Amino acid sequence: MDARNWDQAIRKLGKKATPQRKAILTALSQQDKPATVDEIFIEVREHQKTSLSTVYRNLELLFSQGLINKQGFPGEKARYSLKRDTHEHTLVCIDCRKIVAITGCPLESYAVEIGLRENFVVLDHRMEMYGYCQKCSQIRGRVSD
Amino acid sequence: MDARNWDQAIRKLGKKATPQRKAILTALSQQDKPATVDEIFIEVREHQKTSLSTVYRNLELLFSQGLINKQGFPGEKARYSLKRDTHEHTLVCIDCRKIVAITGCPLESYAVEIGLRENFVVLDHRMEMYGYCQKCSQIRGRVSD
DNA sequence: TAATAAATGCAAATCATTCCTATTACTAAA
DNA sequence: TTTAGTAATAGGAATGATTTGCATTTATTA
Ligand SMILES: [Mn+2]
Ligand SMILES: [Mn+2]
Ligand SMILES: [Zn+2]
Ligand SMILES: [Zn+2]
Repeated sequence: MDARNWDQAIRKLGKKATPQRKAILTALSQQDKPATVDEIFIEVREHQKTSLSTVYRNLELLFSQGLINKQGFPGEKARYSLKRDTHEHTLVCIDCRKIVAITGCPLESYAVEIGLRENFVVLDHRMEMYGYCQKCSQIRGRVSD
Repeated sequence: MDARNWDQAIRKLGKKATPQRKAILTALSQQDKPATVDEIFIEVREHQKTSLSTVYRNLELLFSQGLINKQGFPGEKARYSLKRDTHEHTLVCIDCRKIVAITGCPLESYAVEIGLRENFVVLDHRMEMYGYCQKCSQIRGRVSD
């Protein structure tokens, strides 16, 4: 999705293409990793007058419309990122919170299969894996316990 | 882990085996799916005087000590479950919210594979599929575009 | 340009979770 | 068994992210 097309993308949802919305999408497109609401707010505010609640409202809107991802651990701030062409799964380090995107979906054929078996029209799915990144697993070593 | 052994399990952590802690583990062992803190609180309170903060503190303790799982997407309440050998995936109807448990995990070998490929120690994962249950897909028919 | 519904900004409200502190009760030692 | 010492609890207040209500502004469409 190209920056010049945010206007169109928003209208396609049947929503108004406000400068705030376009700025939010632009800010997201500049992030190289999922960002918190206040990080996004700070970036947007540099280019466009806005309020924190507007950022919250629109991130939630864009998420519910499927344009962006929302992820994070319970009790932690949510993180948002632009949805790239393919849907994305992640590996998350439970120590340092590093996130690694998994390329390729291991569930495509399974989604069809389980849909047939359980009489469900499966439209989407969500999957994340948790563990330790290389660095954190080295730091911990076999120390703990 | 057997219910009668909670006492020992807690002591093994170097912690005091209080009735509250034992009751929390018992409550978790009775849940068939990950439960929120207040669900656990309500159950525990039926058998043992306790406070919400005690439940919070101990769930966090048990989680950090590796006896239980903690999961949940941001914005949702955290959910805790006893660590068991198997875990569970679900199909969720986005219309009526019906939930169907999927038996069997389609990601077991993939978890190992991706861990090796990405240098991650993969410990756990979460996966849910979304769509329409049979009833709701019939009601909607092919209406939605 | 005018009509109108949608969106914004700001403040106040919510809600899960954490923190504080006086009191209680496990535990290990005597 | 009693006791001292310390960890844990109860309950209430505090916190911090997210949400909501409402008056005002703005994008859209004709
Ligand atoms: Mn910038
Ligand atoms: Mn019960
Ligand atoms: Zn890490
Ligand atoms: Zn349904």
